[in-house]
Amino acid sequence: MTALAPDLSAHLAAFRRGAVDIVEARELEARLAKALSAARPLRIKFGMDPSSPDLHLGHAIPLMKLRDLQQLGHQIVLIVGDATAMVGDPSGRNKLRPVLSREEVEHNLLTYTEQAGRILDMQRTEVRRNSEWFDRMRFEDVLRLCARMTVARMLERDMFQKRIADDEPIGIHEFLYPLMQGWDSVEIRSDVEFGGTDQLFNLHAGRLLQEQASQAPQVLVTTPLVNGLDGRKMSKSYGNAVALTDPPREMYGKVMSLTDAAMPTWFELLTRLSADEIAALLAGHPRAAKARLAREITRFFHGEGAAAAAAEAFDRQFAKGELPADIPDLRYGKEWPADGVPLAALLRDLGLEKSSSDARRSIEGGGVRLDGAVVTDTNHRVRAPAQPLLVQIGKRRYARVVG
RNA sequence: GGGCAGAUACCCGAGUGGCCAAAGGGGCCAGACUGUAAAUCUGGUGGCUGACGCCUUCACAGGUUCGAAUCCUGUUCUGCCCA
Repeated sequence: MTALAPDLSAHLAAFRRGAVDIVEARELEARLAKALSAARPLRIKFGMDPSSPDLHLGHAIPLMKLRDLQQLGHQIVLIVGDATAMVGDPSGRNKLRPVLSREEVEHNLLTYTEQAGRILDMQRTEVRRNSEWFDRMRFEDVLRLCARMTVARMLERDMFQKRIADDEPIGIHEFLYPLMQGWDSVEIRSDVEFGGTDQLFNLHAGRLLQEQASQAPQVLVTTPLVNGLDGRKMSKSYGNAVALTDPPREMYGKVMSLTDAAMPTWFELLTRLSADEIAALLAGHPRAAKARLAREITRFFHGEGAAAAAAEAFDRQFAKGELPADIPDLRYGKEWPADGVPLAALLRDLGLEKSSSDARRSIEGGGVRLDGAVVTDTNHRVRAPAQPLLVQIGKRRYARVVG
């Protein structure tokens, strides 16, 4: 166990950076002071939903804060919501999630902890599954838990209000979700819980239940829901997310396509540059600032070498308009007919387009180039190439057909 | 338990017997302009086909009709009201 850093203000700063809200800030200070004098690290809880295996930068925000705190000596407790996931958490507004099997949860748990390990030191992180206690509960215990919350309070939530207004369904089991999350806090005796701003209610449930269990109520720290590349909430299903597992080039490129308005937030939350450095960057040309942002983020996940290479490749391809350095070779899997293959069919068969109709649309839209020349005839016959044939679709898809 | 309303393509949503592969918007793809930014403009957006065209879609299963997303019956799901 690492000793707690002695400087109270360092702890406070780490808690505050990028936090939207701290409930209650005074409680936090008091607890920190106590923790420091007793040399007892705070137990900081963070919940993960094992229903989606891939983490993106939205998840990285709280994880990076947790990392800072971990380095200051605090104990991170990662809660795996396997019990909640087995119930099927429908909090995505109007869609019931498919109920996950044990195997899926186990699998997601592995990928999640692996990916979280790119940010946190998992050796020093306590990972707990909430099935540990929920599987032990009897119906009687569940009822007791339910009795601690009122319907009126539950319905105050914006999300429910909105659903009621929209005549959308609300399942009774959804009322259980915050109670379960809150009970997790009781079980692990958390001092602080982190969550996105959308989690505020669930976080409060922890305070409520802890008080009733005669524990000091946990401090709540909310972090912003970072928007995706297009300004909407970052979500894999919107296709606007930067995954932690994205390779360096892709990660760099995605950040470069970020909307300017999001830069200040991203700098603050996803880099550890100082406020002064950030202000200076933002005062300059937005493109330069964004390049730095992309560089910082890529470096964090992939290291300096990969980040530098990604930046170089990006500039070559997009700033200078040159071809990317490493274009994948593709082989047409079938026998080449003597009179060639229609272009649309070729693109589909190479896996560059998902259907020949799609390919046709790209071609007709003027987005397809062969050896640099735009081809708009969908039936253009491509013969077995003697030299590798350069295929370009749009700005991003490149391939060399080698035979 | 009773009454009423609804289920449309990735999302929202129009369509109430043929002109519907289905308006419009969002998203997405491609093009112009750029800083792979924003804003704007243009085209496209079920599948197959060189093409004429063919095939599959409007919750599910049947039925009426020359013809159904549209009418009828049943089923499932959802909301509202009453009890």
